[in-house]
Amino acid sequence: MAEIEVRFPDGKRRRYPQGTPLARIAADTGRADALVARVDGRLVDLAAALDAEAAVEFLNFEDPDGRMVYWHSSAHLMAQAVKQLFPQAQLAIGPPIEDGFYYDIDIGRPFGPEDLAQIEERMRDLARQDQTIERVEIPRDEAIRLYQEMGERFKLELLEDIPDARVSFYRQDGFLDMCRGPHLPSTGRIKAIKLLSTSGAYWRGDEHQPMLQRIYGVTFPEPAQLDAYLHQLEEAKRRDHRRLGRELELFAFAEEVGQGLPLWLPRGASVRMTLERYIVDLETQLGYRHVYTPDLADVELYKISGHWEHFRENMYPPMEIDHEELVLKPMNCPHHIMIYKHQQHSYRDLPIRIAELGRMYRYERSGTLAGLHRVRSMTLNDAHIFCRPEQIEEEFAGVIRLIQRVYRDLRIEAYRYDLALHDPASKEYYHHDEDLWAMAERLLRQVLDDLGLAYTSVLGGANFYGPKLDVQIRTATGAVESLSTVQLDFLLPRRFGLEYIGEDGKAHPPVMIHRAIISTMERMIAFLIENYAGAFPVWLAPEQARILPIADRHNAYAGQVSVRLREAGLRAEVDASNERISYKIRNAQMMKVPYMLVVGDREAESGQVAVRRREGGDLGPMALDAFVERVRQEVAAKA
RNA sequence: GCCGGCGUAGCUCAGUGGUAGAGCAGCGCACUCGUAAUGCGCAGGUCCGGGGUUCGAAUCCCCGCGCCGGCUCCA
Repeated sequence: MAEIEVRFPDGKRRRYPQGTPLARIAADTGRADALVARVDGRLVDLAAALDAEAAVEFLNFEDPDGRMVYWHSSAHLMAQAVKQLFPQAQLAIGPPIEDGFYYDIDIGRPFGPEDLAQIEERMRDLARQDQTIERVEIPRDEAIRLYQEMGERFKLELLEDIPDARVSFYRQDGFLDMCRGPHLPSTGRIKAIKLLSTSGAYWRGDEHQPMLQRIYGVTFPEPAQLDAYLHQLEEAKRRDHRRLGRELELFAFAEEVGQGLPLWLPRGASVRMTLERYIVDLETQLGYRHVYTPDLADVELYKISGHWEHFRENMYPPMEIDHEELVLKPMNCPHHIMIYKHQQHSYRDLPIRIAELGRMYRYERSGTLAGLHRVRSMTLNDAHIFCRPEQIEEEFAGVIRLIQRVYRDLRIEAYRYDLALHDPASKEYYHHDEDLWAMAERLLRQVLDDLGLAYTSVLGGANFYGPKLDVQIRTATGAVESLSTVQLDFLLPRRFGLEYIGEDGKAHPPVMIHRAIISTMERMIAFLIENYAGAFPVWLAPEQARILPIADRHNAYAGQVSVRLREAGLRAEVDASNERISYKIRNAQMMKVPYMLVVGDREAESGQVAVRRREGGDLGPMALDAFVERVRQEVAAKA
């Protein structure tokens, strides 16, 4: 029999008879941990035979692709368990996701917690049986017949979209599921199983389609990994800004005020104000000019802009009074446009950068509201740059540099750039000037490439008026949200008939760049709370120092210290409660105050403070001026 | 908005048909204390709201509101 050469990632080569199963090669090379193989870059079942020479790599659970296969097979295992327990169940799709897997299933009623426990138990049984998972390929029409017999309507719909003459299935015991694969060699590989939650999920994500039941789960090769994962989930909950927001007295919601309408408590308002001053100062340095505009506008304004057509479902309905139809402002751009339009502009004036901490109201569906991350009343760090076409690249690049500067200052490290492009197939949403789209999108790519920015392209993510670059972050609960955004717009200036007088003495439409750096104050602060786990750096901390008198007789001196600190521009408070020093320290630590200043007889006599740092503990006594200087330097460095 | 879960004191939670409880927080008193919880006492509740079943409802049923996890959508 012919021999073939197999190349491994470490550069080694071995020869095997043609047709040797990959599983044997894995065993032969001491890779008992292999879950799946990558053959010439393609993922393949271990059961598959190797027919030609190839580069072969074995993937275990540590490999992201290996893990996906593991969770994909886990989804099948869950479906198998569900099918055994509920034979009438109709299966839809069951993919692996970033942290586990889910399967969308219709059993004609919702799953309850007891169902989950039962399914989980059955999964363990099936895994213990260590059933072989095998791939079967059958002709498409046979697959259709099979699913017709089984009454699997969702699988039949999926089949409609598969043009191939043969489709692959995977079988374990009596359970058969249409699937591209690859999969684990057997169910026994799945050791630690946890079903996490159920929820409704529309078939194909479309709310006009039937609602299926989605079960989320996660599995691991080692029970300890599952424990670690569950522990990590608990830790994430501790960081959740909704929890910290309450504990640290930053913000609150009240039923009487309304859903999604946050109340900023003094401490949260302090953080917000610091951040607002910071960004406004920075923008002023960069040539932005700040404005104020009203929260209400005639709906006509949004009819001109096109928002009424495209964004109406997110707007509060008009209030009619005195022959005007007023809506709550969902966007600041039309107002800024009107400010531009108020005067005539020469090409020499451009770019004009109009900025505002603009309060907006958007109707978000009740089910989507989430703490400060998604609210109905929000303040956007908004600005609109009006420029000449040849200034786009420079202005766009300037905005990106500003984003990078701000993220460095705020110590934001985990984020991703998404370049959101229009989808030419979706005609009804986007404006129809394809040349303009092509130009705008080419320009953006150019700027990003020049800056050497790594980004992901998202087809269909653009606004109706133009493409955009979004900065995506992850919340403590794992949701992905947009923070900063930069958007290119050729459309609105035309709709509003904006112009500038060019060198040629003729009128030309300017180009608009919409941008938000800090995002909304709500979302950014939600993110920062989670980013810092509530422990704000000194420059942002609502309370920078807490003065802790040892005994009642030191309260007067503590008061003097606090006055001097405040005069020096620090945010400081005195804990004059009738408590012991350890207790006061404990409270200050729990409120995550960066500096604690202990004052007793020694300090009062010498005019000093005993400094304790939130991280690092006791720093010893220090002259008050020295402490002020220390904090000032930290604030300046945003350390 | 849709599906599921949850809603008891400011917070965390116990209480599954017989008249509501703990810890922490709050207030008072004593101790006057040196780097993550001093002790004692007091007060605090339309048990989310409304309706129903029952001799009797925090507990069972119905409707509504809010929150949480998803679906969908955006900063």
